Amino acid sequence: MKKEKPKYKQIIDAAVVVIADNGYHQAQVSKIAKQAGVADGTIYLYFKNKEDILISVFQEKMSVFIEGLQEIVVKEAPASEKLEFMITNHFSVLSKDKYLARVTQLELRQSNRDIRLKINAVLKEYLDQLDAILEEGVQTGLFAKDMDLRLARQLIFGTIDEVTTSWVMKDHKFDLNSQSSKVYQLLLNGIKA
Amino acid sequence: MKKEKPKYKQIIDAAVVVIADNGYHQAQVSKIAKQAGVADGTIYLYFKNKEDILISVFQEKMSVFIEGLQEIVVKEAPASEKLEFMITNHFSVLSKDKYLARVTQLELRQSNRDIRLKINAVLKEYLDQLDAILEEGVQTGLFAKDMDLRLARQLIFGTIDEVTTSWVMKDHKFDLNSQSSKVYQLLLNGIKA
Amino acid sequence: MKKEKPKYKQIIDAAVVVIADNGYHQAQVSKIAKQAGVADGTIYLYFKNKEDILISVFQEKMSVFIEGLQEIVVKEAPASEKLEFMITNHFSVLSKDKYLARVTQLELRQSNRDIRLKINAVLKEYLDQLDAILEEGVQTGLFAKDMDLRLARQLIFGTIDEVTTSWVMKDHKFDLNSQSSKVYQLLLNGIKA
Amino acid sequence: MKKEKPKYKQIIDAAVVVIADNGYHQAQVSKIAKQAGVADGTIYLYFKNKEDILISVFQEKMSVFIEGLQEIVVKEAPASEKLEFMITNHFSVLSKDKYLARVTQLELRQSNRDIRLKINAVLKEYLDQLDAILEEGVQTGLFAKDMDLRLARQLIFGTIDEVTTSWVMKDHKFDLNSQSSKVYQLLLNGIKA
DNA sequence: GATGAATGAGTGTTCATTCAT
DNA sequence: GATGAATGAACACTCATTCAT
Repeated sequence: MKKEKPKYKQIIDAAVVVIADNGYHQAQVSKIAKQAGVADGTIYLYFKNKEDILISVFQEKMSVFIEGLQEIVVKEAPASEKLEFMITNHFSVLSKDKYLARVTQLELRQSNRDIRLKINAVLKEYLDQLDAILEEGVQTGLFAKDMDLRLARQLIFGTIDEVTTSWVMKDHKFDLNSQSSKVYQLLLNGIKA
Repeated sequence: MKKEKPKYKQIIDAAVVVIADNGYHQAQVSKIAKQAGVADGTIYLYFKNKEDILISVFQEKMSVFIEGLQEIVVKEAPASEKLEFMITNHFSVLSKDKYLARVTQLELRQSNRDIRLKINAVLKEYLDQLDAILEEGVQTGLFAKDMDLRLARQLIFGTIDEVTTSWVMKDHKFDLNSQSSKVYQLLLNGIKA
Repeated sequence: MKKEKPKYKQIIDAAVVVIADNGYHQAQVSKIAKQAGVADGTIYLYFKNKEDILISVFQEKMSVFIEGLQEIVVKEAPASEKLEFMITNHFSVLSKDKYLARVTQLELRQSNRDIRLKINAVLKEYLDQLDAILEEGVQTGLFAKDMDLRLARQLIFGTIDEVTTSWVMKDHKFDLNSQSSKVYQLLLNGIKA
Repeated sequence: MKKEKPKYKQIIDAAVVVIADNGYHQAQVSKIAKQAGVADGTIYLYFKNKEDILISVFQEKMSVFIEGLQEIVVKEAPASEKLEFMITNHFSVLSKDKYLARVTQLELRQSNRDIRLKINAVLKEYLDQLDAILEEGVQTGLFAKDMDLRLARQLIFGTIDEVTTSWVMKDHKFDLNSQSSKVYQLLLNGIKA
């Protein structure tokens, strides 16, 4: 399996650094190869093309969120608490890796339609977990039972995303972690029973 | 004044169509010129360079939102109602011009840092109006007085943006206008006193 | 006759200024028109094309040299003295008009082969006068009778041209007029009987 | 070292041919690549940009002159003889490579200011060698001791350049090599003690 | 005669990808 | 597996010239 070979991860990590440092449009394959300490051609032994690198970066890095969220979902806890954990987890992961935050919030969004569609497919896994929490909350009577699930999802994800993007664009001028309880309150108000 | 000449608007409109149809990265100046029915060189009588076209597209089109919002802000009405009007207005404008919706929600976000910074400057005007509504709501006791203004703004804009983007990405499979009252309720719940 | 109309000279003079200030490759027709205070299209009522402007500039301005030299040639004076006058005249004319000097010594030489061929045709008139002096000098026994006429011409013109070009390239750091007697001595030594 | 790779020289030589055949302004990078038998992009593995090609052409080709002259300067011989060798060498090199002659005497002079400044820097090396000969001649009493060094240099270089340029412009209608002794005599007369 | 808006051909350079070694 | 030299398609922008007014 290619994904377990050391050079695979080496190239993924190099891509994150190069994109964060140079921006999406200045992240040439040759720069990534150099950063990874391999030859340009070697990249193509591990990835089909440049698009494949970018999508893989997203997949690999998103898995941290998704796994974090999965742990939360299976916990024994009220849905509202799971929602709070989710927000805290999201902000916490991005706070710790500012390179990653820049790459996912700003740079990868400059990619073309094809890549974005594939990125969205990855995101869907994350959103599905969120849906699970919301459904549970409705069933346990914690969240409004006439709540529009899709809209609630968009409320929560849109807000989290906007807060994070603002934080990145303003060069981390405020502390992201300290926002989570306030964000949770706002969102919970919106959807609670 | 160049902006009042017919060819200026002709080119702006052509750019929207070309970007919507081909995507940001495939919107060559020559395609825009052809769509506008002018020679390539004519573009440069009205715009400094390609970047200038893209920023102008955003400015010209955003002005519809901003003016619509401005009218709402100065109205004699409770802040909560203004908020509702704002959401309705936002969804209504984009519903009517699906080309524009695609361009602002998806394509222009692929632009490089410089262009995005200028686009953000235009967006700021919009967000400032939103802030005015929120401040008014806090003062009149309609919105929670301990509300974090920035967070409330991110809640509202993030949600609206996410709903709209989803609508565009899902090829307008749901009716955007019919979402506004539900979105309003969710958001109001979040911030009301 | 077009050449006597005021706008003709106006455009020629504008061209000299624009070329001297901006360099040959930055001397666009529109700049010349602006400097001349006429519309772009007006240029084409007086000149066939851009090439025609440049050649006309050279012709008009060279005529000062050629007329000055003609006066010298028909004088009653020994050929050696005529040679001295010629050098003095050449340096004096260019010293007085540094714009012209830059244009003829540096800028017009960047033109393409076609233009340069036509410029050379104008130069030929000048060189023919020089030949007349040289022939006279040989016949009157002042210059070596076995002198190669073409070579002598190249010696004299090449030296004058090199001195002038150096003077322009070094931003007139030395006084050109004060060189003439020394240059005359060097050249006379080369060709005298 | 890039300069020693075969493609480097291949491209330089191709540039000389293309410029000689098509003229400076019609020497596109793609033509040079085609003539060199490489892809357009390959040019940029060996040269920073087009300007770099042109300057390198001049540098590489001038080095033949400069090395030839250097050998002459260090010889055990009277300064007057060195001067003669220099002229003979100059004419001989250009006689042998008529492409090169056209390129250095006519085409490269059409380049813009930046390129010409860099070309002049290369020429300076050549003129410095000439100065060395002249100084030696003055010290050994062969050349006039009150001679103006700069003027003497301009006399010699201006004459050689004019003779060569005429020869190129007249399509090599006379034999350049056979001019050298006559040119030497004329110049020596000018500066001898 | 005079205008100036409109035209559109032409080109240096980048960079993802390949493939012989 | 690993390399990196070579490839070549693609595109924004300029500016001499025209021509309807």
